[in-house]
Amino acid sequence: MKKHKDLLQVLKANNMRITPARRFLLQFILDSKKHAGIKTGQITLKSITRFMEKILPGVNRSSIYRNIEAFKKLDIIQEISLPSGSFFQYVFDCKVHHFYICKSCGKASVGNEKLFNKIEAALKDIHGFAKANLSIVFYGYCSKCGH
Amino acid sequence: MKKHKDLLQVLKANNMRITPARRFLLQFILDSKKHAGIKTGQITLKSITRFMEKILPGVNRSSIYRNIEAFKKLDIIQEISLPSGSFFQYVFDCKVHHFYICKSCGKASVGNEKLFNKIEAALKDIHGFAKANLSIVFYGYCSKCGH
DNA sequence: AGTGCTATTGCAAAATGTTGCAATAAACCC
DNA sequence: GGGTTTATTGCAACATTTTGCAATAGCACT
Ligand SMILES: [Mn+2]
Ligand SMILES: [Mn+2]
Ligand SMILES: [Zn+2]
Ligand SMILES: [Zn+2]
Repeated sequence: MKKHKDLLQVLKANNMRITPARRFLLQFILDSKKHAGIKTGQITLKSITRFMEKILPGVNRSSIYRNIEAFKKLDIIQEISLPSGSFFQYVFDCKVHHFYICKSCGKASVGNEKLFNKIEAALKDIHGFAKANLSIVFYGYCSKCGH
Repeated sequence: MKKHKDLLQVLKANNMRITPARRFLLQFILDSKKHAGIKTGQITLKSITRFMEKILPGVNRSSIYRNIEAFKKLDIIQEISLPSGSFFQYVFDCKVHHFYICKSCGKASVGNEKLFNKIEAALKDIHGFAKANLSIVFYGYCSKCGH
């Protein structure tokens, strides 16, 4: 798990300036597990905006959006998109993510870890996909709704 | 592959009225493979809007959005969401979808069918996920960008 | 065909995202 | 600290999406 300082270095290494908005956004991302009301590792745009407007009153919405995009490009966070909306994850968590979304009832559940590891290995073999930070989203029908 | 008539029955069975906007939207979904400029089975919001405004001049945008949502709920179409945007698929196509999204370069590619079938089988065993209309999105690093 | 019920639409306002540009301020050198 | 460079911000205009509500129209029943 990287520290705040390390991430600031990532910015510098990419010719990006360290502004208050970016400091706080990094802090929020790193602390996201501690915040109440946020599912482990899942950062929503709403939660970011709430935090930023509180800690930096008057911050412009476009700056928030642009910094989120910038952090995505730097691979500090990744965006996971689901039909119900999207959220962000801190990439250096190195936590694998593996969702099942039922197309009928919409229920999202976390997958079986053993199966995930198998798929991960097969993916690397066949497609050359690197193992780190792989995320998978399955869309199907759960046993309750299944055809 | 269902026909237009069958889908109208789906609407009726769900206490929904058959309006011109819905007729045409259904038609567009069923015909989407024939339309030029649309990748097989991938219907975008833009393509829907273009079609609807042409065939039903003056149709309100909110009606288009609401009917798309309604058809999703009826499971006539499904929305596939990627960080770069989302698109819709006609569910009764029963075509499986299987994407690789590189988190670094953003490239999306279609997966190996054999591997997909294996995963599909395993998913059914372990999670009770039904085989029909399964879609998978993998987020990782391609061999070019991989760590 | 006419009537009643209510799902659907259009409309207007609000909310949410995006973009070009000029003012600002972070970073670096002296 | 003062001066220079230019990445970043705020702002305003625009585009897209969502929402409440009143008018409309699909449909069932006579
Ligand atoms: Mn949506
Ligand atoms: Mn976006
Ligand atoms: Zn379900
Ligand atoms: Zn790549």
